[in-house]
Amino acid sequence: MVGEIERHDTRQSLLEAATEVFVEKGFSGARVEEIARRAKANKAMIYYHFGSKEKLYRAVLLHHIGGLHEEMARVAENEDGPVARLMAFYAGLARTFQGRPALPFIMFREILAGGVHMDAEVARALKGVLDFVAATMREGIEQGQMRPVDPLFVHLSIIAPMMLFSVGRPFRERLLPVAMPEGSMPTAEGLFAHLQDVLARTLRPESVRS
Amino acid sequence: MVGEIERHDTRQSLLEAATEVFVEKGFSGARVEEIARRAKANKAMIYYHFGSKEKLYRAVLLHHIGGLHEEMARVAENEDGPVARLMAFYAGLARTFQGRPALPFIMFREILAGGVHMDAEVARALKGVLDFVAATMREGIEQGQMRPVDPLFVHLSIIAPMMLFSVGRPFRERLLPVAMPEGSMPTAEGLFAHLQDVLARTLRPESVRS
Amino acid sequence: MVGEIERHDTRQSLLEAATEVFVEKGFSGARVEEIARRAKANKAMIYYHFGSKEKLYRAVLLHHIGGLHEEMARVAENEDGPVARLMAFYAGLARTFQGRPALPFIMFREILAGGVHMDAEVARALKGVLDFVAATMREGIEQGQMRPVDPLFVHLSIIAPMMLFSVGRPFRERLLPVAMPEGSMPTAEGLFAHLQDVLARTLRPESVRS
Amino acid sequence: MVGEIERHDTRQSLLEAATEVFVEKGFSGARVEEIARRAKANKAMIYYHFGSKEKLYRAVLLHHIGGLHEEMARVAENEDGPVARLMAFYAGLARTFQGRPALPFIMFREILAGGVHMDAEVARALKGVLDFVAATMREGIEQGQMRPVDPLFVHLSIIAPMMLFSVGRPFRERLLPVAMPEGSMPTAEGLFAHLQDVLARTLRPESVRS
DNA sequence: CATGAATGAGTTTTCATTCAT
DNA sequence: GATGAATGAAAACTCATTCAT
Repeated sequence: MVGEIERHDTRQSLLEAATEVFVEKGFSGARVEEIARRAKANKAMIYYHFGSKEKLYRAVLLHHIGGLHEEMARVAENEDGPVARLMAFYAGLARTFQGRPALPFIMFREILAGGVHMDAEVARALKGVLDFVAATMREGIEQGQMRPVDPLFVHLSIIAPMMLFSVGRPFRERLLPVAMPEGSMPTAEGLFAHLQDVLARTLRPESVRS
Repeated sequence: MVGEIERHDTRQSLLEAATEVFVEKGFSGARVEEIARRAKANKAMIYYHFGSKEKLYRAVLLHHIGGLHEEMARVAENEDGPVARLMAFYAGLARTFQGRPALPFIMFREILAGGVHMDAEVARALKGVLDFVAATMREGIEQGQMRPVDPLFVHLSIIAPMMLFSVGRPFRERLLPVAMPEGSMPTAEGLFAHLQDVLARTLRPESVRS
Repeated sequence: MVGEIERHDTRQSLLEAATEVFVEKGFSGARVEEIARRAKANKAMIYYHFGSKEKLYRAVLLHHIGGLHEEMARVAENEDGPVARLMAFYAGLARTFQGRPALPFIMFREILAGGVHMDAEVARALKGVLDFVAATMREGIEQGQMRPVDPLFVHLSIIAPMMLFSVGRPFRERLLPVAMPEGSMPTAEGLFAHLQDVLARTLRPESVRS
Repeated sequence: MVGEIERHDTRQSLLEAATEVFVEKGFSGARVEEIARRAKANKAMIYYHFGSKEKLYRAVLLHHIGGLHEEMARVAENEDGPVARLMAFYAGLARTFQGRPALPFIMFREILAGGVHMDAEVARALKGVLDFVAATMREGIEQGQMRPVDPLFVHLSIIAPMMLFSVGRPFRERLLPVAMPEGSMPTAEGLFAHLQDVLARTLRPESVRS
């Protein structure tokens, strides 16, 4: 999805600029003219290459969410056992968020908009993520390696903090400078370690203790 | 903050209509004309009472976030011990999110926008929330009733899933009908119970086990 | 016209504030709301007392231009001879401009607008001024004390510089500080002395020399 | 400044239409929509080419006042002696006012507004005019060909009547038809001849008489 | 493919005026 | 008389989209 051989052509620049602007301003806040300007392209090129502002937005969506779950599942597939697989899956997701910071913004904005811009392909990709978690947990629970907890809740417990942390950087930098002056700025890695710990504690079967 | 004796009818209706529309469409997606229509008021009244679309938005922000942490802290204050106090605090927050579903939308939108619309007053209210958590945890840790974990991470682990769940309803309803047709639609209460459990496991001092 | 016993009532304050604002901004640039604010009165009072923005403007016009030429003519009437009478007339005008700086602004604005706001009464007042000059000059010419020159031109030669100088103060103060830093800021008195001199030279019959 | 080879049709038409409308109605009385209509252009073109109503107004100012004093000075430069040069200068100005009747309107309006719309460039152009007069008079006085009088006063004595006469046409036509029915409608040429005479009398050194 | 200009339907904002009390 | 709120029509300005070259 991202790793294509990027000839730095107009279409590509537009996609990148559009990602930036949509991330910063959202769909209705974004201005076609600004996207063109940032891409150093002519406004009309957007219509030539994508047809409309909306289609450009969908292209950005697809570009970022498109192959997501295949990528994640591939990362996890050769781990041993459901617990390790789940951990690896989320580790992959964490890495993806690090490497592509636009992703959580785009997903949040889409969620807030109620998913109105998502076409079948993107929806399928997202559902794939949840399905993977659900399937892996079913397996883990059956094998007695996980407590039976709702996979959606588990997923939310991991993914929501990660995304919010990632997306909240500008917000924190603007509003918390006074809040935490001792310097120990929290990091995404720190958060993920914490979440891994929480996940382990959440899934650990009680029986183990007795 | 919300429940005041409402006498200024128009102003109040505008604030309510604005909340609705900003929640549904975001700042730039919202139409001043629609807000007026829903409030059954004249468009110009928005300018008479608030000055501009932007100032109206800020008024909405203040209206919803303004007294938030005092409200929460009050709820928690007569609980016994830091752990119970923290639980009560988040329970209060959960209840607030239930009773005022606009709140998480508004907060998310603001976070995504990098907090550009927040004035000092609103920022202070938000910081108050974090400060309460940090102070309570410091106490709990000192008294040996909590493991030493980063309060921001703890806070994120609770609040992010709650908010995302709440905000994600339209999204889920649009995209997951196929995903979970077996009926067991997850509820906010279910999620909060799960998070409480997770929080307990997260904070429980290790020493207990030995 | 101005010298009524001024009970500082609302109507009066409105008239004064209106004069100020119309002078500064012109008719269409003036805001009813600003006039009310400066008069420390309620906007609706303008409609109660004057009926409309336009009628308020006309009231201002009448208030300032209304009795003008009677005032001037009275000043001049007991001078001896047409030349002295003309001089006295313009001296009176100069004094009026000094004492009521709004007047030249209002007249200029009205001239620029083509006189669209002038009703019969105001028009008559203005015509009275010209008539006085013409009559006086006719007399002076007949008596051989003045050269035969067009009274409109004479009038323009005196009144235009005076008015422009008066009206131009804000303009000069904004744009000429660099132009004349040597301090010798020109004064209205200086200008009038100059114009008197010019007028004398203009009217002086040639025959005198031979 | 005006006579360039006009290729940018729309921009140019807008400038011309704007001149007309601003002259007739003033800045706040002018309607963007009317300007567009007269220019047979789309309203949005004003914003495309100029950015705002105010910037359009400034463009009009610059367009008309911009190169003014260079133009005048050029006209005067090959006259012989300061007196002739000054006369030629004002004759040029008189011709300019005839040929571009919008100019005195625009200048008056700007003066009344206190010069708030003038940017450095336009201000410099205006100052250039005064500087030329002052320099020429300094020379004339030194050479004993002129009486020592304040150049600002001299300038006002010429320019104010000319401008007021020019600007006052609609006013006169509306209000003086009763005043001077004998037909001898005064002309700009007549006025200028009168002013030239006045100027000569004003500047003529006294010594000549003895 | 690329560009600068153009378009039309909005969208926000303003403002004189009126109303209820 | 006086006030704060309300109104409707218009004004300035915006923006996605299209066009001619």
